[in-house]
Amino acid sequence: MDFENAAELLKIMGHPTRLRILMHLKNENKCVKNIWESLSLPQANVSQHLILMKNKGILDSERKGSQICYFLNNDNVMNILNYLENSSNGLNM
Amino acid sequence: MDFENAAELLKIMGHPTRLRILMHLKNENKCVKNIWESLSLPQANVSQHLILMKNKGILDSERKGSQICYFLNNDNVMNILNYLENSSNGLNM
DNA sequence: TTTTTTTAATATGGTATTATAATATTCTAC
DNA sequence: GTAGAATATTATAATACCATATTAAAAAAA
Repeated sequence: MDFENAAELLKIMGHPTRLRILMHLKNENKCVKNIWESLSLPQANVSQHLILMKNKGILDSERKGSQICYFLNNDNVMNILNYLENSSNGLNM
Repeated sequence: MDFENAAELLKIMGHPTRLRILMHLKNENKCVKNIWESLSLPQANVSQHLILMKNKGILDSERKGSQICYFLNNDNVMNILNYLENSSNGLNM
């Protein structure tokens, strides 16, 4: 059992902005602009979080012309997100 | 959907020591001494984490003579711990 | 009952990490 | 080259973490 890894993953998810981004990415790829516009967040701040999560192996990205699209790349994160969404009170924990 | 609360909860779980403590408490009440001895951690450090989690409503405690026993008091945390334990690779995320 | 021992909580301070905002740089398409 | 978009860098502030020492509370022993 690797507590270090599991904890790191939970910690990354444990930030309101990152959690919102992850939920936004849960079901489909999104480009950076779409993310910060949808969530009404500063572009630079969103980029910082995206890069952090990419470096940690939770997200991956691909270029689509001038834009860069991110997508979820970790099953454990996906499963926990699904749990949060479906938990009895729907993320109202 | 309350991202703030969910993120706070994940953040609390997202610390190696706290995650170890939570796993240790998952199935049964444990007193403080048992926790720090079992996990080979300094008493004060364990107390700090226990109180933090109690203040956040994840744990509760009761006195048993000279000892104080803590127990899990949050279903969402319990469910996530169970997921971590049972995930395909058993916490090896 | 007073003293001693055991157990847990707290207070403090130093270090490290993280968050945020602002700015600058790189990259792509036109 | 210029415009638009994404990323990187920097500086500052805020938090988190842990170790040490101290205090508090209860139990056991004298």
